[in-house]
Amino acid sequence: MDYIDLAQTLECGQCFRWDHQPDGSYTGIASGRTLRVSEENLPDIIKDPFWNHYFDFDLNYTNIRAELAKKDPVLARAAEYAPGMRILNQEPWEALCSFILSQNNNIPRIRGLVARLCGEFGETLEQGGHAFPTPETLAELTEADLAPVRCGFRARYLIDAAKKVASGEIDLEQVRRLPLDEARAKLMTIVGVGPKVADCALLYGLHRLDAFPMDVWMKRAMRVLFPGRTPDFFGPYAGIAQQYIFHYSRMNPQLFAEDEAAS
DNA sequence: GACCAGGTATTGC
DNA sequence: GCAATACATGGT
Repeated sequence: MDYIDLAQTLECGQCFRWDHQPDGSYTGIASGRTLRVSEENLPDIIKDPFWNHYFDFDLNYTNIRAELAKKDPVLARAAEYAPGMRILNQEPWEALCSFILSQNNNIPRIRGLVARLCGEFGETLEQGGHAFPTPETLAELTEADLAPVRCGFRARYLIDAAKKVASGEIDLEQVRRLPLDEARAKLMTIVGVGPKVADCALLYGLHRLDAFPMDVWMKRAMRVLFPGRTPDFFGPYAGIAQQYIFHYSRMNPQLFAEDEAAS
């Protein structure tokens, strides 16, 4: 059976609500469900249809890696660096908000912002912890209400996103089915959502595997590792290729030492 | 204290 | 169009 590596999947920068426990397991919350997952209990976990889908067991990554590997030897190396990485099926609204909060920010702090947002405004769960707050809840808030989250200038972006989603002006499930450029354009009507955040919401929230978020790491990786290439070179699974390349680049910054000096 | 962080909006040419 | 700059906050 096609497998998953939890560390590669949960710590590759696509999600912000999973905590690595001392015993090696991960605890997290998705769609209001809490979970403790480890390599040991994973076979049981994925018998549950919700988690099976969440961890993307509908898709055969072995085949996709093989297809991507044929396109370029460097991509093949990046894919083999994290062969157990998968693109989660996160809640679309949560992914959108998470990546709005990600801008001009670092991953540890993004995790803190998301945790405080949930703690302050998310429904308290019976099993402990908090769900991600709904768009309806956030739409009622002011920037001052969001002060405890300490997300700075991103507060008004979050509120604008909440208003557009809660009102139905943006229907994320409808966006999921649009052609890629139309989907991006729709998301970019939200204040504070540019091309990169839109692509992250599409790839990580709406499971649009053709979306290819271009952050500073990816721009550098494309320049150095794939000169002359554009995202469409990677084909319909460009988003998965992006995630292999992103992770590979972050784990191997020495690849770009010369490029840094040059630029 | 400067500099940076999975960017974006705004401004000026 | 495209380059420069501000933007809140916290860590190094």
